[in-house]
Amino acid sequence: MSKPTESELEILSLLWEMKQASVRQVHERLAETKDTGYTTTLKTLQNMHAKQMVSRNETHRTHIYRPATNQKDTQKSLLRNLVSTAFGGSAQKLVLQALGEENPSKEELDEIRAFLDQLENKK
Amino acid sequence: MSKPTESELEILSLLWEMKQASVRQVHERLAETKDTGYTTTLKTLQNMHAKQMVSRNETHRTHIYRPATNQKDTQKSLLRNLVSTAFGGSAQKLVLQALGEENPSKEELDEIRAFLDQLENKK
DNA sequence: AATTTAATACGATTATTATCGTAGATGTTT
DNA sequence: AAACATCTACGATAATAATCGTATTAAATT
Repeated sequence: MSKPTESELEILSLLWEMKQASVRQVHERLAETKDTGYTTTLKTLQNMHAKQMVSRNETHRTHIYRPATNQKDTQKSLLRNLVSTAFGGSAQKLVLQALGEENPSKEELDEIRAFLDQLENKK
Repeated sequence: MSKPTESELEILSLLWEMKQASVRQVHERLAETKDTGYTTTLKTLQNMHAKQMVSRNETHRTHIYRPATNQKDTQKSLLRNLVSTAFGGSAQKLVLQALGEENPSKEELDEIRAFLDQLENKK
């Protein structure tokens, strides 16, 4: 499972959210935030397909793409990479930094606390 | 402040840790984990200098490099980028995912709890 | 059925990143 | 002082990523 490039990740994220979509649908979402041509989106999806990063249904003329890589696994490997390259290997530092940034609501804080308790009980 | 490339980030991380170092010193550390030539490390540091990502002392023949970008700020922007591209904009999800990965010690858990409390009190 | 619209395929080009070799200068050792 | 080692500078190349134009085919519209 190869690491997605920046552009690929943008598209992959959309697909995770949309579950499945045509090139046109992906492109329309992408174009909301990025100035880019249709064929560029198409080509990127084709590349992703070649890398088996997405699957597609070709029974109709308009191909329908789906993510082939699990979101969690991809997130995990990206996080691992970031931790090792930017946080000196300390996931703890990343967590604290992210929390400091996020300005979480009371509910979110409680959710994290619950998760911490759960982690502790596992031991 | 431009986003460091993968290679640049590896070197930048070393510099954050070493505070300051010659090309040779950086290279030796880098070569522990990566098979790469000396001049490649040199060139990358020169590029980083051109981008003002590092500063250097040129008074002696052997230049001494220092990080010019703050570690926190760089981490912040990398995190922000990862959150938006891979976590659908939810820092909360990133935090939970990172926690799940990390298998933190009791001490680390407590540290996070303390930080959560502190965040809450700020409100 | 002719025209227009909308899709894929695919090559070409450009931009960016990574890697390295070589030249020349400056120290160091013998 | 000659030989050797160790720097930096810098251009060249290779590898990777991003973007787009054009051709062709299929569907929809008139």
